[in-house]
Amino acid sequence: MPINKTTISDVAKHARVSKSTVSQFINERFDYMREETRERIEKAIKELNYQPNNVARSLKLKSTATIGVVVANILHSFSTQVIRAIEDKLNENDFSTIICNADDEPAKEKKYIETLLGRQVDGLIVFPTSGNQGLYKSLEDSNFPIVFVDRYVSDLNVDTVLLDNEKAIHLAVEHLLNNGYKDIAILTTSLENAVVPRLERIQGYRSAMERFELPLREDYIKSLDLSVMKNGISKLFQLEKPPQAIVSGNDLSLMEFLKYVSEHNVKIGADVGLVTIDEIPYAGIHNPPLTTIAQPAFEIGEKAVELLLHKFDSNKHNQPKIYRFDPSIIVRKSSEKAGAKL
Amino acid sequence: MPINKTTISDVAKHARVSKSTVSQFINERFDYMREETRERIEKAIKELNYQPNNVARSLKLKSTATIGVVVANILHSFSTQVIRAIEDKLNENDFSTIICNADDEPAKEKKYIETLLGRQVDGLIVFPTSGNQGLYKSLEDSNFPIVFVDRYVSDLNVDTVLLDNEKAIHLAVEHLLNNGYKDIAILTTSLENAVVPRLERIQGYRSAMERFELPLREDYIKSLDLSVMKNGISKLFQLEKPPQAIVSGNDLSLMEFLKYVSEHNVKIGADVGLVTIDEIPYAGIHNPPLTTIAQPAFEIGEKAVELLLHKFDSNKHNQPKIYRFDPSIIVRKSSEKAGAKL
DNA sequence: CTGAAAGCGCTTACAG
DNA sequence: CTGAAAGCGCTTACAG
Repeated sequence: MPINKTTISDVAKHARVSKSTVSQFINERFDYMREETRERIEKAIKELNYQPNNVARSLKLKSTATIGVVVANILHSFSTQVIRAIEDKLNENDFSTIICNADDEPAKEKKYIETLLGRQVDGLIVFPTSGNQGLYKSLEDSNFPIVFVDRYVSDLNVDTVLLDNEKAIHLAVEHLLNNGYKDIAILTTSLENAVVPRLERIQGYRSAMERFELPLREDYIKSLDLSVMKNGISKLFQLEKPPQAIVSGNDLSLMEFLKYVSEHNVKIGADVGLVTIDEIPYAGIHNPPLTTIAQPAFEIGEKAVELLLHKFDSNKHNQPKIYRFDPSIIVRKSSEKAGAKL
Repeated sequence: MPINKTTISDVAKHARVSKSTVSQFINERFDYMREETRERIEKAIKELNYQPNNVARSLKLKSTATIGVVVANILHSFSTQVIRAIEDKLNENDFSTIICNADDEPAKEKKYIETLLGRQVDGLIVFPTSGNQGLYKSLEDSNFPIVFVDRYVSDLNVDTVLLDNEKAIHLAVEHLLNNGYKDIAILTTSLENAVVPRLERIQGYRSAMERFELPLREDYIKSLDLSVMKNGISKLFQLEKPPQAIVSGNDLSLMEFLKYVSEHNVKIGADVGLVTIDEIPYAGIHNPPLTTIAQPAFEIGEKAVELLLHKFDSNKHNQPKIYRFDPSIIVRKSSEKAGAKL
């Protein structure tokens, strides 16, 4: 029982013109339409409360004006922010968006991508899990419009938009050093699935140690599954020489760290400096406020849409590239030894 | 350039059967199909990497297996949680979801609903703004499947799922009283658009004052636009008799309150007790941890989907109702005078 | 300036 | 057990 079963034929009859002419009207091709005809059609549409059926239109035009977005894990606040930007930008361009959350499971991701293709989306923006090389490859081969976000997939030639992760870690380490913290550890979620940002952030940590001429201690690199992370943090602080500061690789590792700190009465800032990647919503109101390395989520989302829409534009087919965006640091109290006064 | 331009005709030719038979296969109607035919079709589908075009299917079947969700304001964490539940539940039932955010603007809401109808969604779940009575009414009249969430619309006969807001405030007030706070104020976002939960929460505050035999002070009721809220909070604390505790009506008012508190060095718990409606993600890691009144977001979303899907089921057309869900309190340190020790 | 006709890719009653 | 045909609601080249 749809709200409106009026079709273009009804309107045509009511206005005493042909379907073709009504279609011209709907698509605003008034070039050759008599004023009087136009008015009649307008009136008929109003009277019948007609609304065109977009499914029929899509079938004929072979375009749904819909983009599928498949996000590896929507729990990261960064993902949410990028998605908002993507939606806004797509909306501006009269595209609808269908969001799917793969929950970090390649099988789910695959199912979603196939469903979206079945629904004839015009393009895909994917935060890829790392488990569907074959599918990505076939999308690339068939020249289907696709853009990756947050993670690239090696051996693939697809437009990708992501953070300069190495720079992000260097920013964090440099800032902590400048604030008097020397022994710096990194904490991030599991590397099991070879997720690009995590890998690059660990790599960035290593190169930062070298660049700033600090000893590289493997026991300062904690890349753990969420379920065992608190335990790992515990071990970190039981080391003979516990770290003076922590770089948290993302919001999930941050959450675990904050829980640990709260339970063990550790004072962030005074006892241990903290910088975390990603500007989370509560960074400013946390006590003490958290120094973050912000990703330009809005720009990243916008760029992804831009790259995708570009593919629909005629023949200008650029060579796919990886686009790196610069992080920025938002300095608050958590990285200040005298900061946590509250 | 879709990934796969193979159609049912191609498969039919390849398998040397008719389109009808392929269609039977796709829809798993094997009743009268010879084993051998089935195998031939299966093979053809694999070889051609055929994927059915759902747009064509939808046109024929007059059903898109898609539900539109229009949320008044996605910035409320409660909305996000409910939406996740809705998506999960719909997914289980093989429906896709299209989410739209009305940004509290009735005009946007209207545009989205119309777009969704044009895209032939099978039903709508709406967190209604309060500005489209006419549209809601016409949806109701045309018997289009729709469920409201979080807010009801008066004079309308539509299934609605929402919190027992009065109970929520009573829980908060009672808890604060039990913990020794006497003068309790309520802080919430603007009532300008007559948004149901806010109205009911203010109303709940009034009835709580009566129930617990407390004097009702109008200057303890702060219902303000976000842009002037901090100022309003300031005024609250400059009163001759400032409140000892605050009930925050939602996560946005909470944010403003926490900012104020942080800037003015007020100690939550010791100086002013706090209970906030909605279980926000950082409640547990805030310093001090925040006592919240949780909405059963998951159940609310699930119920909304259930009610909607029920409408597709044959003839069992129940009379539309309002379903109220019970809040629960999650006690943490922000409502404890001796709590904020950290 | 407007209409008749074909076709987008499916599904489904019906005939055989 | 399988196929031919009609039709879902649009759009568009083409004819007039």
